[in-house]
Amino acid sequence: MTQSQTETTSTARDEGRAAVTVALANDYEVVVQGLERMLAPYGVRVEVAELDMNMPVGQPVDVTLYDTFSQPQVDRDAIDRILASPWAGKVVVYTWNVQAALVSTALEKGVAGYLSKTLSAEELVDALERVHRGEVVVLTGDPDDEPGEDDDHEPSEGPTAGDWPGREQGLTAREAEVVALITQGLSNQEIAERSYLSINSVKSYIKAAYRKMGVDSRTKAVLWGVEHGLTPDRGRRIVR
Amino acid sequence: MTQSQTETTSTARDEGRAAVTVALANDYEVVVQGLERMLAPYGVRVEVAELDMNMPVGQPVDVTLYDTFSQPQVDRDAIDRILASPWAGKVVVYTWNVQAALVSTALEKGVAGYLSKTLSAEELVDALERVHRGEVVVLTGDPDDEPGEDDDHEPSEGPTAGDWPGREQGLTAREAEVVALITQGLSNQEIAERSYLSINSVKSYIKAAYRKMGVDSRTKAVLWGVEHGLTPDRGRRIVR
DNA sequence: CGAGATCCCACCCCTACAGGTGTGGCGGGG
DNA sequence: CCCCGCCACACCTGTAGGGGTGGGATCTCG
Repeated sequence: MTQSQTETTSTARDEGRAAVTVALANDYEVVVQGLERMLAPYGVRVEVAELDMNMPVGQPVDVTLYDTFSQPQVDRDAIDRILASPWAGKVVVYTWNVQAALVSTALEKGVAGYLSKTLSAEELVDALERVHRGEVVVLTGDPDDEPGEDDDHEPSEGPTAGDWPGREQGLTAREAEVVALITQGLSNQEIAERSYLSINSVKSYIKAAYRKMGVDSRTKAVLWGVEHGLTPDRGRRIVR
Repeated sequence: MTQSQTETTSTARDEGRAAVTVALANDYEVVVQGLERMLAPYGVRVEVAELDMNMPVGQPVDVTLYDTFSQPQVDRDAIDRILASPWAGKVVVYTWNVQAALVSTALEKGVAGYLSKTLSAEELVDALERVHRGEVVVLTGDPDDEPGEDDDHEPSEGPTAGDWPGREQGLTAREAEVVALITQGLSNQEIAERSYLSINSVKSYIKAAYRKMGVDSRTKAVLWGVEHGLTPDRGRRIVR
């Protein structure tokens, strides 16, 4: 009943407006597939056109959603390449790393949206639509975000969790990200820099992850990562 | 001309005697294939029946040749399992590790041949035939081996080198073995114990290998190993 | 023949990096 | 309240790795 009401409401609100076409970008198939599943219930508003793993956008889309799981943050040039693509449309960053410095770097580079992974799926869809309409949207999950704007924060519908490799094996998102970066060959210090964590935090995550993985050395962790999909994928899946 | 003379000689000597059937055992396909190629010119004397990677012998053979590249030595129980197989026939060890302690352990366990990898292909074939005839053969490459026996040490024919993963990339056999053990997740100390080298030798090999591989950390070395076939294989190839 | 290269093997000194043990704070949810 | 996830810290030990050295055996070439 509530479900059908939601559909009706959405349809009424978006009457005569085409769905936003979105490309999903991240190096791990599990991640982009998790995003796809998250957005699926909102198909009339947001249409996933393709999933890009380690590949540039392959067709013109309205928005490219860049998930930063185990990826360079916006202070590195990966985002520049997406921004430079004539097909990527508006570029939106979807991330745990909501530090102000990263936000401002992103905006300076021309990123049109900087969204925290704490958003619900509906909030994410709202934001994508707003970006498509020409707004610059920053939602870091901070209650002070967008002061004086849109206070109807009723409980949102839809899951808040995407997916990530290692999840089935019990790793939290952050643990998995750290393990993925290990599996990419990075040292602890490099991981700290890449993920905007302190070296101590990295070590803590490693410790916790190793316990769950049942390994006691980095070498074994890399092998575990290779076997459990923690190595980056490469490819493109055209949905539309 | 010399070639045809050799053939004629071999045929005359082995008249009326079937070829020795041999299973080749090692965890790396490249290694057992290298052995297969090494023995191929001697097909009328030694017939390779199957290649076993991480698998028990699958059919009755006269001799099983166990190559110790990146494998447990005879002081571990891997050899016990081969010896216990009703199909393995006589078990021969082919190795760089010719320490007296290992030789005596092997013989105590019932190994019928302990052969150094410095032997030529022809010497290897000779040894396999002798084992098949019921002899216990130890050839460590020491000039004092088998005193007073068979002094016609004319230059042997056939290559002395088998094959190993990483060879194409410029790694020596020992370097490759150490890298393979790293890629199996072993620590330096564990590698030293497994390969009967000092910890210092292990480090030296690692240093030299890393230079050739273009890596500077164990993590990257493992990834290199995974990409270049240094992870153990699994399977059986029936030739006969 | 001697020199040089290569491989196997070993060693030393030192620094860098990884990892174990333990601690604590904050926010959210049950 | 407890639990979990995210985040951070301190202290300490263990492991890894860089630079350098040298010996023995074998092979190739001048």
